[in-house]
Amino acid sequence: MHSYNPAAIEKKWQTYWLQHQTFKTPTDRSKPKYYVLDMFPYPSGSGLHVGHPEGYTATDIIARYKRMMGFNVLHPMGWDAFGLPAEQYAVKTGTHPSITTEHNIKRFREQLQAIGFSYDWDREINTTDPNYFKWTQWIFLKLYEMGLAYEDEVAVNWCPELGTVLANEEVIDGKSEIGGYPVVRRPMRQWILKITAYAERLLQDLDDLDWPESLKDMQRNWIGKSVGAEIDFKIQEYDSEQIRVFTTRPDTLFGVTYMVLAPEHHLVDKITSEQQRSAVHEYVKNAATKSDLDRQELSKEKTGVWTGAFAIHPVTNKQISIWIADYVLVSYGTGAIMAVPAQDERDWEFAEAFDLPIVRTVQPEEGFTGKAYTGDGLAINSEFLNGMGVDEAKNTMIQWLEDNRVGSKAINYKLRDWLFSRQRYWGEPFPILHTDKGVIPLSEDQLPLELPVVDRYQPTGDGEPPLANATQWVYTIDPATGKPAKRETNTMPQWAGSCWYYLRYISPDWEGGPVDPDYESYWMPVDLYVGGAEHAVLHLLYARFWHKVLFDLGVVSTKEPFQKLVNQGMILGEVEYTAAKKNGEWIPVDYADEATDRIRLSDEDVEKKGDHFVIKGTSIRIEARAHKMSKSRGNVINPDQIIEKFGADSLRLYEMFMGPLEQVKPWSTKGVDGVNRFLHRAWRLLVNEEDGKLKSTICEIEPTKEQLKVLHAAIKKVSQDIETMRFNTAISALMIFVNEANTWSQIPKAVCQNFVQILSPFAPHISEELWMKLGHHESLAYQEWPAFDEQHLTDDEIMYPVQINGKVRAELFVPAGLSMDKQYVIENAKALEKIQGYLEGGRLVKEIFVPMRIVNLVIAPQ
RNA sequence: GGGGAUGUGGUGGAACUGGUAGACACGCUUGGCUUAGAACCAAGUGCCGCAAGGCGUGGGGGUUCGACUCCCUCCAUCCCUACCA
Repeated sequence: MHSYNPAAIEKKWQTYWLQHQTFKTPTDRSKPKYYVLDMFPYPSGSGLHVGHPEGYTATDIIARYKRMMGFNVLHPMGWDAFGLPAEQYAVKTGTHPSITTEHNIKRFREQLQAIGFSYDWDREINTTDPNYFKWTQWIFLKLYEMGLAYEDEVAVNWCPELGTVLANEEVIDGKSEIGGYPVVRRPMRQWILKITAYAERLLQDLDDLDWPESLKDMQRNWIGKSVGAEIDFKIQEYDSEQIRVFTTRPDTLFGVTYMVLAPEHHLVDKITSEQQRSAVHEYVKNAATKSDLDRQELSKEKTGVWTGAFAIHPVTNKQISIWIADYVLVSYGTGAIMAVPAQDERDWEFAEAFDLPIVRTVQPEEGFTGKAYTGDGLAINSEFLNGMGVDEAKNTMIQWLEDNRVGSKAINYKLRDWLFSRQRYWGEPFPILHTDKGVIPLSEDQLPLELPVVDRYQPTGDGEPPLANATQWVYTIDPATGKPAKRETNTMPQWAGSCWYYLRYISPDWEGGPVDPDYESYWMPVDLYVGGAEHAVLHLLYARFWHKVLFDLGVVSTKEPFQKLVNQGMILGEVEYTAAKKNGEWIPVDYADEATDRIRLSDEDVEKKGDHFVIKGTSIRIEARAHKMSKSRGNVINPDQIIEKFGADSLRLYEMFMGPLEQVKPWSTKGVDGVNRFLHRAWRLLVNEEDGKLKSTICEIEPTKEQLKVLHAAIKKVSQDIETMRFNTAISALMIFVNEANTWSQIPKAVCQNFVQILSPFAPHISEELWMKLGHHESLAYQEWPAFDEQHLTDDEIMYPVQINGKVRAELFVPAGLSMDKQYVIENAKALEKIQGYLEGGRLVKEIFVPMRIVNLVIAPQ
């Protein structure tokens, strides 16, 4: 028997591709280029899951299609291999992270190769390879030289369990993103990157990118630009000090009834009165030891303390009490606010809690019953602003502030500078020496600075990073002066390596810089970048930042790295039916609480009733839902098992057939069955299962009109759908072709060849095998993509649905030559027997004719 | 609280710029092949109805000859984010 056997042919072609270097990136530059990039994975110990191949299959289809379209394609893969899991494993077992990492990479590489991705493995990169991180360190040195990297003592998110500092983004609800351990605030010396210096460009340049609008919005939101004014308030009895506030509502200045400083504000100590000192001190101390989680939980109720001091209103010269409260953040704006309770909800709450005055300065719209009014309206109680709308009042007030030198127009960003150091071992060491003369960067020829061998990976007892244990490495001499120096013991965060990896693929062995400028100008920008939405802000923002810095340095020639970006949707586990049982009785799942047992049911025990699923034969509602795959839920699908059972081509096909790439969708192993059957049918269409040779029905004959139509319809649909990344409907077009072709008694060989070509990006192994059976001796990877010819798609006869009042009542067939003739079509439509009946029952008032689409006759009752 | 996305058969999903709703696939039903099963092949399958026919794209309203598609409004689910002055 020679039936379709993926296990045999897939291994064979994977070996063939590797041995023949089929997917080696061309170095000539005579053709148009296409750079298609995947987000490289962290090689975790648990191996690939089915989420990875989703985006990877999509880009692989594009890469294979573009090669056949005559493009030079760069389609690389690598490893984001620094990271916490390998280090935690090292802490537990003493195994060096590089060993774990190497082992995991090997597994990942094998898994990816088993799916038949057309990566150029000669360009594989690894962020932990000294030849790679040499240039990560080099870029850091450039950032340092440009004044974009600085050290500061900052309150950081310290996670005692992990023994490390986390970035704001790695802290979720006051707990660490990894592990869910508590996080507290603690001041520490840290390296910081001045991403805020690029805030405006990062914001502006989003406009020209071919990215999903929702994702651009997320970045805009994250950067969070707001326009307003900075205003200086004098402090009573302290002539030398002023409090500067940032506000987006300078028009409400007359409504200021108090001021608030963040507890960490530098003036707090100075201006606090003797009577208030102990209360203020207590409050500040509390705020400092509170973790973010505590602050959030307690935030439902506004807290604060009066400092005992007063500020002077810059216009009215009235005195205003100065408070401290933790609802004001030291890290945003100036760390101080002017409170306008009448027009700000947070200020209103605070004013209510502490019985502070409230003065409306914007007339709320009629019928307004709320508290703070943040809408538009005319200014009141505001002297020279009275009667103006919000916008006009803002401008007028800013002008007044500038004329009187007490304030000015100002712009603020939510975006903070990027906390760039971690108290970890398994990361890039900073190429930095600390000496008694301060910080000295290493010179380029001293790179890469490699990690020392250590025997323990834990932080030191006093919270110093693990590298502090490597005293021989830490205590060194400054080669320039010969004087003692101390190495930086922090390492870079995982983001560092992924900030520029797309450049290294272009010239992975280039020694003159991060990227060979000659090839950089050819391959950049990345034409298509596909990855998960979870990187929407962090990775993509950081990489854009570094790219812009490299652009300013002249290292790269484009101002943005990723021209087009697509987020694949998450793949959920199989749909689960869950019923609830309380005290041994089934209860509707809506009433379930903690005391309820949740019982998983199989799909045979449930049925749909109205909007809901119920236990079969009852009306007891159950929950029908697909959940995120997770180890703890036990619903993780392993691609290896799918490949073993159905083959890699079926896995690829199913990943794409599930639905639109961007959408969240549940896995269904039954669905894999469906695409697997399709491949079997395709195989049997061409192959005689007795002898494994080409079927005798495949002959060198001229295709019929019908066959050309079916073929070209498929070519057209598949081509267009690949271009627009609608792979699910492309596969359905391939299925339709096979279903049709199965009814033909003879199939022209040329038609078969074209079919195999358009199948090949999706299911490359079976396609190569069929291509060979069709008599070819080389891979079809570079065969020219078939062009479709519109003329084959025309019919002799056109069918018009005929509607009466918008409802289809009959079908009319007209010769193609007369299909655009309105009069002819309408006359014949009216002549249809079924239509006659309707015409007699009413009065024809309107005739709608849409060429090639529809006829609609509008009839009014007699 | 803010931002984003989604809602179509029993299920995943199709439907181009408003023009036959449900392509393709899963599941299911019936029949064939088979000792039997699997696989395969054939036919059927939105709902109600014996039928004629009617009803149908989360609910309600609107625009239009015609609405899954456009507008208003409400509801549900998911994701991101959160005291950002």
